[in-house]
Amino acid sequence: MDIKQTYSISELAKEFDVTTRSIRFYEDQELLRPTRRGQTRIFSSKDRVRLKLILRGKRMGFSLAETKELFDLWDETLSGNEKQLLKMLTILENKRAQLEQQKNDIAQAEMEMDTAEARCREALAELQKKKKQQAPANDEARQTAEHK
Amino acid sequence: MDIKQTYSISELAKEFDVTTRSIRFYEDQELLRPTRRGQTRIFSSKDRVRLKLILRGKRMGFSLAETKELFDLWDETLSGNEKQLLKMLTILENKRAQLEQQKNDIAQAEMEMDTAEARCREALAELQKKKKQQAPANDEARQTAEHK
DNA sequence: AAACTACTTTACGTTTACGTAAACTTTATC
DNA sequence: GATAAAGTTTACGTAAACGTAAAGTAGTTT
Repeated sequence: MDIKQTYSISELAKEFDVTTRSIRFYEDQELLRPTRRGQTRIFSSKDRVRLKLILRGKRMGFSLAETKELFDLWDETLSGNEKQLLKMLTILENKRAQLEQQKNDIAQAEMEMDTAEARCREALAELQKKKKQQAPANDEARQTAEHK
Repeated sequence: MDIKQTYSISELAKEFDVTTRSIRFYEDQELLRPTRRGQTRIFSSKDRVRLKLILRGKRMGFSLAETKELFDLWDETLSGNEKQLLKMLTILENKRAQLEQQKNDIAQAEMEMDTAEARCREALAELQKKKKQQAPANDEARQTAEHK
């Protein structure tokens, strides 16, 4: 077997760089459902996947409530009737639209960063030019000073 | 002139589908800097651009504080010395890395949605098959009913 | 002039996503 | 068997991003 079957709370915390507090909070909000040995939580690899999804959701701007909704819906869907399945399909459509929006946003942001960077470099070039005019003999000294 | 030079708070609120409360809050947090005629706020087209950026930032999971930081930094940069310019360049690098991460996240999400959708469709096909076995003569009626 | 509409400030309330502290139990280690 | 290390519950605190109510002003329509 390549992957472990169970995980402790601190293992997961370390792997995904979150606090144990966060993980317990996610359980409290019913996004994770670890079993117990005594009091101690035992996380399955399914929980591990879910944690990964939670964090990705966060990076994509999803709230925990939204993520939970998706989890619940998917659970229902698996054991689901036709209505559930169709509902899931329309929800998937909506999410796809959201992703498209995000891709557009990112593309826009990238373009603006391109022009921002260009302006920065122009301004830097301007400064360099002025410096050279002021002290044209001091070229080497300046360049090494910049690299410290 | 194609674009208006100034905007009222409700104009912007309507255009971008946010509440006036939000806009005032953004001003309070110093992300927008409308001028005044008496008490009434007058927003410039620069403010309008900023509002657009704020909202895009939100969709991309940025906090208002992060966005404000970028605004401030950019303002400093424009009138900036060399140090500011270099700082901005490294920050741009970081943001690019963030965007890469987001693109990866989106690509992953899209793949998972593909498999999720496929499973849904399989499950649906299964259900259809069972239905046919139960009532094989009722085919036409079912298909039209589905399209309502 | 009265009423309506859009705008304003002040200020308290709410939700989300945890942080942090306190006090306790269980498990591993020397 | 003491002690540290990791885990637990309970509970109060907090920052962010507004919502919402109250009460007032400024212009404009009837």
